[in-house]
Amino acid sequence: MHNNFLKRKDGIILTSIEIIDQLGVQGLTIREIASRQGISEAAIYRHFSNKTEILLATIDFFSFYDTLLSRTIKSQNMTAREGIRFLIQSYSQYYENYPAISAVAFAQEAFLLEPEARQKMVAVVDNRFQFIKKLVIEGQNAGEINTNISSESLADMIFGSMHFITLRWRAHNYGFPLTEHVLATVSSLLEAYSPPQKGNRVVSTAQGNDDCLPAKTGPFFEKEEILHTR
Amino acid sequence: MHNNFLKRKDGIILTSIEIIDQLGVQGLTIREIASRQGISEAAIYRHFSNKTEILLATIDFFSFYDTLLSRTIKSQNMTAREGIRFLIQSYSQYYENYPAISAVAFAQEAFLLEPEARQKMVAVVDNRFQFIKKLVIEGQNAGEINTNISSESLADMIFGSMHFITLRWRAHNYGFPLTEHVLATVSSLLEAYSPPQKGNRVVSTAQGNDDCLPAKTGPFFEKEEILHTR
Amino acid sequence: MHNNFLKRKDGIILTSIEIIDQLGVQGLTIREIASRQGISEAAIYRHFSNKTEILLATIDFFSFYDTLLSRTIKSQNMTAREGIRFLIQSYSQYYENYPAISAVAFAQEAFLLEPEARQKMVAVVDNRFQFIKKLVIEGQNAGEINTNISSESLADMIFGSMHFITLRWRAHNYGFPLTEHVLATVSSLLEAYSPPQKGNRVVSTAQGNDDCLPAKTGPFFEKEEILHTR
Amino acid sequence: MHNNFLKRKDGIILTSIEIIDQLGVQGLTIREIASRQGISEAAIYRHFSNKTEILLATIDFFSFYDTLLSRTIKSQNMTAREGIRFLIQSYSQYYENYPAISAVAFAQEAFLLEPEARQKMVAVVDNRFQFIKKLVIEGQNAGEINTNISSESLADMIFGSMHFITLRWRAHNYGFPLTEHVLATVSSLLEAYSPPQKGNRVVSTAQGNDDCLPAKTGPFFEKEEILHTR
DNA sequence: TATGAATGAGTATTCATTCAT
DNA sequence: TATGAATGAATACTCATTCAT
Repeated sequence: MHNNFLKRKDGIILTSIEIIDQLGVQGLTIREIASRQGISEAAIYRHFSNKTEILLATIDFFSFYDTLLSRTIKSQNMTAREGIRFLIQSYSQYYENYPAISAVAFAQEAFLLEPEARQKMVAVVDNRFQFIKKLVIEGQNAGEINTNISSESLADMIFGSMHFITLRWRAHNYGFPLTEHVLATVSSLLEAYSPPQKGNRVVSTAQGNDDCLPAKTGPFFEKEEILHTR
Repeated sequence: MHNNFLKRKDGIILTSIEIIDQLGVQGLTIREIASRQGISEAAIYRHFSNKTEILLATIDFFSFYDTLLSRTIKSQNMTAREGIRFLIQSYSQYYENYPAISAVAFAQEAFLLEPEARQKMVAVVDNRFQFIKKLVIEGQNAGEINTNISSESLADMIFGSMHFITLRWRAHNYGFPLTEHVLATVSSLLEAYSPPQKGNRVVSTAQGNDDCLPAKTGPFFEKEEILHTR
Repeated sequence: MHNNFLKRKDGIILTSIEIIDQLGVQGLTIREIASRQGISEAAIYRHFSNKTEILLATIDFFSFYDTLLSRTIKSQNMTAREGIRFLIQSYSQYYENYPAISAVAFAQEAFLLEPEARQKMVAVVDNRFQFIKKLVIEGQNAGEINTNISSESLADMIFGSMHFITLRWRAHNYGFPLTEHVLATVSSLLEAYSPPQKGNRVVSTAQGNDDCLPAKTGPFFEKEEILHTR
Repeated sequence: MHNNFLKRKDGIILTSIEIIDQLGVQGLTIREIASRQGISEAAIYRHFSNKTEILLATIDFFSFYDTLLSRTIKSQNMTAREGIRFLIQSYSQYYENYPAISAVAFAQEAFLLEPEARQKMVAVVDNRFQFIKKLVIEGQNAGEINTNISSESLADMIFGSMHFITLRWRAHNYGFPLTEHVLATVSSLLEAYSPPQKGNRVVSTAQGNDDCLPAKTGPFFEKEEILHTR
């Protein structure tokens, strides 16, 4: 029973993500959630006291691995460039394995009528951006990344590329391999902004560097396990 | 009279943009438009036969200068790099001069319940993206842009950076000069991906190259005129 | 059309009074009003922006003649005792002619969840009470009323008697002549508290003193006209 | 266990009174009771089979001392006037000691949607009124009370004054000593309606006659005991 | 041309009550 | 004995749209 309760609460969140993916935030109604969960609308309120709580829980779910990812990067002693590639790959694979969740990434502006949710979503995006920027700064300090670009600009390029490729990927109905595209693009960026002395402007094929990732022990695989338990 | 009718129609679109900016697509209701225009809800239907038409007209307004921009680039015989910078600067200035309109750029996912509008918005974004990609290809053919990066990837970087910086600019309440940031970032990108042999043109001060723009004849001044006629 | 609108708005208030009378404040729902008015629930919102507004308008209607009554008493140069009897008779006849409206007088405690309405209702009751108290004081100053009773106590007796008799009248389904009972009781009170020198303790039959009322020109008859136009 | 069960049942009633006092009958919901009792909503149904039963039990609680009071008056061989004063003082002190319970006295009209409860409440009020009326008649027969006033009118004055002063006391947030006010007013009434020949007993200082009350054996002390067992 | 009045379907949320555990 | 989960009907209110005037 207690287990069932957890499942129902989780189920509501997963259903909400599915709806946001298919119908947008506008389509996320209590009626739609209830109908997809096969319960009454009133039953939803046993698990969440209002719709905003569902929205907030959905954003929490969306950003659940963020702390884990940053902790992993630190604990694995990755270089800045490894860290950035790891982050970017993790997000892309997350989306590719669970395409619906990527819809949440673009809901920010749709939350304008739900200030709490909007603020939370803005914070999540900003947090991710700041983390990449921090890695860029570390990379510049460590001599891995060229210093004639502002950390903010490079972070904008990296995050912006990933964000926009994901947007196109969604618009094209997941019609190309997201992780491959994103990783190739970001790898190229990192290569382009590697310091001059180190044989610059040679843009390696992005796939080649995959071995810099902490393969099977990475948080992504943990997440996978959790995601498939539904 | 006839003139007033046209002005009212324009007014409805401008008001819609204002609402999308302030309340999101969810907040765009006939009542809200009517109330801000100081007319009855029924009166809206004199000018648009339904809400979807308003959305489509809003997207049309949002992308009104796209053809003009591409025509200008061609007619002014700009190089690919000049064209890209011109485009990027034009959009950024457009947003900076009329911040509310930038909200439309992020409405794509909010249009999921309005398939026609969504499709149109996707087409607008894809069209802009393809145009940049085309310029990149031309630049690569002309030897202005390095060929060891796929045109798509570079277009993703350019467009993605602009898009994401604009998102951050909105989230931070227009708290930094958008055009400056975007132009600096894109200029850096173009520099980083300039061919090795020619690679000494330093564009780190983004403003410096402004003279490559077709000054007063640019689309922005036209837009300005239109924007002030309301 | 404009006339119709007024009628509908009035109709909603009169219907609300009818519902409060029959089902209590708890039974006053938008659905019930709409159903009795033969229109949709949404149509109600063309005339009142929310339920609280309906409640406030109902209280306004309930207390509409209060100012008129006090003005009449002044302009007709009534003595305090005449004024009190006039007031008491006016209210009683108002209720007797339009029994449903008397329900509003007892709604005060039912408005606890509608603080605005409650406050307004408390103010109306207090205002009526204070007016009677003022008349008592004037009567005491003019030597018409005994001074060995506090004005507040006598006002409590007068208002409380009327209020309670009306409550009993309602509970007994209007099974006795309200005005007659109230007027007899209040007349007796005034007699009992008339100064000693003036032949005290003779409780006249209440009806006998009716001629002290400004017969047909009184506000009650004006009200009657209005009430019957629906 | 069994004791706890009884306490819980009492607790539900006391909580219901508290809610009726604070939120009105409209605010009395199973959820609110359960939440204030710190138990589940379903648990309420262990003690009462539906909400109406709770209302009926609350009215029972409200009128619990009525029989006791009438029995006391008889067994103590009080005169009619003593009896009336005793009654009035008992009710006032009951309310003053336990202000929340006074809310129930005004719930009559709020029970319109609960015919059973309404009927019961009307009966309680009528019963109290009839008892006072009976005492008035006895007083008139015994020559303690003037006979030129109808017993009903005097009962209306007495009960109405108490009722209305209590209403004002509630509206003014218990801002004056209820018993004092009520007793002064009723004493004055009894004095005013004392027979002419005997009419010199001055009762203007209401407190002075307190010794006519059956001090410690009065129902209030019993009530107090019960009230403190929760 | 513009609008007041209307509506049916839908919005989030609350209600008293039931029932398996 | 107590509760978590559920529900159907109701709550106030909003939506885009229509239509007679």
